[in-house]
Amino acid sequence: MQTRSASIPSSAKVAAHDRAVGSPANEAQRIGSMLELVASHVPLQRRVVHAGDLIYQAGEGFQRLHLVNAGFFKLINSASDGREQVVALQFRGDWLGFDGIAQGRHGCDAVAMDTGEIWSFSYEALLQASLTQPRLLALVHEAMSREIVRDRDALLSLCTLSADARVADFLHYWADSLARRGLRADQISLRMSRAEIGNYLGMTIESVSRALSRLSARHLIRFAEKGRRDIEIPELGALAAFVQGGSAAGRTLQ
Amino acid sequence: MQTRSASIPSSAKVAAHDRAVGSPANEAQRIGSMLELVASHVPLQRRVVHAGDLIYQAGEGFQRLHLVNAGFFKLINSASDGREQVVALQFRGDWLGFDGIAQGRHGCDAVAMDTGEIWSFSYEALLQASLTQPRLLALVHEAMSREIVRDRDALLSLCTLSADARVADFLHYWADSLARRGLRADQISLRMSRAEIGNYLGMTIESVSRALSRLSARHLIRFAEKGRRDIEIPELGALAAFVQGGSAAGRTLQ
DNA sequence: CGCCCCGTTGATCCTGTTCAACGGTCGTGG
DNA sequence: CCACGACCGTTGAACAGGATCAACGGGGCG
Repeated sequence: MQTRSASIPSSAKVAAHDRAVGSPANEAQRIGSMLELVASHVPLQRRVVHAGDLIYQAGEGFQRLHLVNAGFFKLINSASDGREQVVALQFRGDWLGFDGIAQGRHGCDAVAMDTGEIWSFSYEALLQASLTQPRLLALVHEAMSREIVRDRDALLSLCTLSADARVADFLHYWADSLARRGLRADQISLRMSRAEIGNYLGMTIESVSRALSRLSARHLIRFAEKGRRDIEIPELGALAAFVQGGSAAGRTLQ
Repeated sequence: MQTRSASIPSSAKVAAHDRAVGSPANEAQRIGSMLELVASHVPLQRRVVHAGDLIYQAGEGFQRLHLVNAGFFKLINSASDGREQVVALQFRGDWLGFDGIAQGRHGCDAVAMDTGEIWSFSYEALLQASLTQPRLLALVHEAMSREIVRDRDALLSLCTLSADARVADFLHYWADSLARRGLRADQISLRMSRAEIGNYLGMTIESVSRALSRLSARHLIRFAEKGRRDIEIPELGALAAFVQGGSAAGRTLQ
C-alpha cells in the first residue's frame, strides 16, 4: 500500500467534522430551502416531540422518513445480546429513518433528546414526488451520502483519538453543527448525560468527566455557572487544534 | 431514558452483522439480479483491477459510481492531520463511491485488496435510468441504506467489544459476507495484513496477532498449514457465540 | 426530609499499547 | 547458489491509559 500521492489539494480535507463546502451561513440556507422543498412536494405531518419520545424503534416496519425541523435526536443501535450504543446525533435538517430502507424495518431507535419538531412523511410519497422533482431526489441522495460520510468520520475519530481528544472532538462537532445551522456555538448546552456521551464515544462516565475536567483545566472549555451540561467554548479553533495534537499523532496505515 | 420495551420481536435482531432477511442463497441471487439490472440499464465500463489499485481517491471530484463484480476492496478515510483508517470492506455486489455524492468530491480512498472486477458508470446516467426504472432507484437506496446500517454496526462493535471479540467479529463478518454470496466460509483467506486488520479494528498489530493466537488456542479458528493469512473456521456459530460472550456483557445505555 | 439520579474525584486494577527481540518468507543481486 | 535485506507475523516484558470500584456532594422531587 503506497502512501497516497501528495496531489490532493490540501483544502480538500479540513478536519474530520469540518468538511462542508461553503460557509456556515450557506449551510443554514441549504437546510432551510431543503425543508421548504420537501414540504412543498410531499404531504407531511408535523409533530412536536419531547425529550425521551421515540420517533421509531428498531425492528419496527419501515414506511416513513422523518426530517428534523427542530430539536436534537439520537440514534441508538443495539445488538441481540443487549449491547447498545448511540451511533449518531441528528440536528435540524437531518433525516431520520434511512436505516430502514434496506430491510424494510428499522435498525435503530430514534429518540428525541429535547423538545423539537419532526416532519414525517411516507417514503413512497417521497419517491413519487421525486420522479417529477429531480432536485428532491438529489436532496435525498445527498442526505444519505452525508450520513455515510459522518458515520465514517465517527469511526475514524473513535479509532484514532485518545479519550480526551474524543471528548474534545465531540464538543467541537456539536458546536460546529450548531454554527452551521446559524446558531451560536460558543455556548452550548448538551442534551446528553455523561452516560450518553460516554456511550457515544466508547468510554465510561468517569472518563468523560475527567476528560471534561482536563479540557476545562486547559481553558479549552469552561463550565457555565450553574449547569454542568452547559459548556462555553472560548475558542473553537483551539479545541480543533487539541484534537489534532491529542491524536495518536499520525497513527497512519503504514 | 427508559429501557426499550420488550415488544420488539426477538427475531428482528439476530446479530450485529447477521441481519439479512432471507437465506444466504437469496442474498447471492439478489446480488446477481442487481448487477444484471444495473448492467442492462446503465452504460458501464468493466475493468479488471489488481491488489493496490486505486479506484478513487479522497478529494477527487465525484462523477462515477462503481459496483464490485468480483474481488475485495477497502475504503480508507483520513483526517487532515494524517490519521487514516480502514472504515469499510466491500465485496461482490457492494457499491463504491456513495461518499462522494454529498459534496461532489470523494471522502475516502477506495483500494483493491486483490484482483477483481469493477463496473463503473456515470452517476448522472444512473439517475436518468432510474427515472424510468423505479426498481433501479430502489436498489440504489437499498444499497446506501445497507451501507449506513453496516457502518453503524461497525461503530457498535468497536465501542462495545473487547479486542479479542472484535477480531472474532471481524472474522465472522468476513466469513458471513462470503457465505451470503454463495462462497465457502469455513476456509477464508484474508486479503489484509495484520496492520490493516488492526487499523480497521482500532488496535495494534500485536494485539491482533495475540487475539488470533487466543482464538486459535480456543479452537474457534485454525491456521491453515502454510499461510498465516488463511484461516479455517470450524464452526461459524461458535465464533458468533464468542463475540456475544466476549462482549462487555451488557454494556447497556443505563 | 429522604430518596434517587447525576456528576466528580480518588485508588486500584487490567486490558491493550509500547518497546524489543526473533523467526520465516520472499525478492534481489553478488 | 546462497547472502542479504525488507517485510510480515509472533511472542515476551514493561508500561500506561482507561476501566472498575468506591466514596462523596449537589439538585430535584415525592
